[in-house]
Amino acid sequence: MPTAPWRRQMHETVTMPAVAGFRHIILDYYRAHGRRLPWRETRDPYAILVSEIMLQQTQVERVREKYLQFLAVFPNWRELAEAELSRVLELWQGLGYNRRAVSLQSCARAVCEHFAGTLPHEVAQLESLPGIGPYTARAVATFAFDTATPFIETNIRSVFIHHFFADAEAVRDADILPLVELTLDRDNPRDWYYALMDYGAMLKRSGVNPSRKSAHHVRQSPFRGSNREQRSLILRAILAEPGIPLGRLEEQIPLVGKLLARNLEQLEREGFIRQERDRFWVR
DNA sequence: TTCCAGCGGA
DNA sequence: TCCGCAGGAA
Repeated sequence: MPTAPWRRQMHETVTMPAVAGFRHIILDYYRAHGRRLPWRETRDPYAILVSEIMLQQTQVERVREKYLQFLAVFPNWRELAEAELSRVLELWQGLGYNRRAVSLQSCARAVCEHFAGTLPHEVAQLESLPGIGPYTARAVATFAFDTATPFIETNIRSVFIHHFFADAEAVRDADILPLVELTLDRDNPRDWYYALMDYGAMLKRSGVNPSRKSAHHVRQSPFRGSNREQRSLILRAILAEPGIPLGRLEEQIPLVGKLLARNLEQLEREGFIRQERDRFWVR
């Protein structure tokens, strides 16, 4: 088989020996330092999806414990689908991005109602479910169903930028994806992706985050004093006192009244809460 | 300060 | 393509 050159940038190529060398580096590291994580010990699509939703923009170490607690309370699609949202959100407190909890429950309901309690294997069908986007659909297809399909998340992005785009800047995912596809282990995609992610996590710990050279990299605005912080306070106040009247929210939430009203409307539209007269409940 | 196994709406 | 979304740890 000839060493087919792959276009990387206008003038650069990646040869098959280079692919083999890259794989060795990643797998050697994985054999020596691969992480043992609870969601890697299961093939249950439900448990794997729960982990992937929790891991969206949330560090592994913070998910570990929450993942086990969540599965202990909601062990399967049905239990989650039939739960009170307030119970789900209470368990979610501390993970952040509460919308993920709402959409995870919507997803469980959709799986029960439209897929007879079985998570579909097809990426396109997975992506049609609430809270499942391009990354999560392919990650679940890989980790639950052994599908070999290229995808990128922040650790993987770091690995490919570090290894193949050392001298580049503003690297686009569209330029990385062909390399992910080229180097993909089609016989064992699950372990290959675990290895990539562990290597990427190591790179971030050991130096400057290679993903800063991504064209898509954006710095986050501060949390303190943000609308996100205020939303979290509103939600926590309603969880603590179901049926809380507007007046008490106005006392508790350090917000200009108009912002409070806007956030309450928004939270209702997003399916977090409901209003009756001037009182508020989690939906 | 930085950013985390991203998603959804505009 | 851009922006908002939680909260915590280093």
